[in-house]
Amino acid sequence: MAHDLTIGRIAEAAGCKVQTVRYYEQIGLIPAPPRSSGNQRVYDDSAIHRLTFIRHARELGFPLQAIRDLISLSDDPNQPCDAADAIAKAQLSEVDRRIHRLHALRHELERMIEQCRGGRIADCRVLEVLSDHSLCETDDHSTPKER
Amino acid sequence: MAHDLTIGRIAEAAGCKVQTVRYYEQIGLIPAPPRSSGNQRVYDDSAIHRLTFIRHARELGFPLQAIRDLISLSDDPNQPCDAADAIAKAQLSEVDRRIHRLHALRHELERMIEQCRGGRIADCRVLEVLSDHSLCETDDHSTPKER
DNA sequence: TCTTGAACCTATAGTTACTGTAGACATTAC
DNA sequence: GTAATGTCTACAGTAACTATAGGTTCAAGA
Repeated sequence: MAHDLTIGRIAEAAGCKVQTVRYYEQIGLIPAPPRSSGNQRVYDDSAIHRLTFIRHARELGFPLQAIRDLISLSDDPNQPCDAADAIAKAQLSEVDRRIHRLHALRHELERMIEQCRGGRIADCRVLEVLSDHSLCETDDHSTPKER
Repeated sequence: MAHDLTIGRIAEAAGCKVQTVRYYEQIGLIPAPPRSSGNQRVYDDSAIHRLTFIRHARELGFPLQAIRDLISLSDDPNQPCDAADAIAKAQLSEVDRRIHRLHALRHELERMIEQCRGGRIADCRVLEVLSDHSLCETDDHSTPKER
């Protein structure tokens, strides 16, 4: 009987939109909660926990399918955790690639901003830099699939 | 004169799918090229250049709208480059936020993978870590809108 | 107590940035 | 010359939301 958690409350707690919560319910990522007499969803704290888990994983780039897998693993905690481990490892190398590329971009963005100061487009390197292939060669070419 | 660049060639050169190129043409991000006698698109090197530009910007997280803006700026190089500068700056802070978060995640993923070795889900911290709010507090709470 | 405004409900359509499929025509390689 | 591969259009599908319409419920103030 904590406090009555409405969908708005848990959405706010997890930092997402109300519709997103309903969407997650619809696709079976969170269980359908009981309803009040007036047909409104009533949650408990575990819902916040799960929703926060999902939002964190999402913000960090896990696709919903990976999250779904992790959740189903956590619902059955007697398995060996090779599967969770594999998901985490795959995610780690993806994260490394992103960090690498983002650092390269950061560098270029700073350079651009410096050089732009007061100039004209013609003198500005923003656009060149983005056409520059050197950004690629530092990194994978094997995985054109990104995000 | 150059070589006849088919859509397949430029897609390959830029590291994207053929359909993606047609899609960019359809939404007006790249100009419609001339056609061969058999109605197939024939490109020149500038198309590779523009397409590469777009792909780089996309891979680095620029939304198509920002790219569209940058392109239209570059087509008119006598303007002051405040606008390109503003786009770059906005992107920079976004990039910083992402890098920050990804580093936090990287750390946690490594910890998870360590702790997982040979264990069971019940002893594994992958799932806890992803529910952990401490990842948030290091970073923005003001911009729930992400990617 | 009544009322009004915010929050909730369902259902459906729209968004971004692609990706895939079908069925037909073109090109290239043997 | 024919078979494989590439390209064409048009349209449907995907992920992960986000917005809208039209209605109901709830909480707070007059």
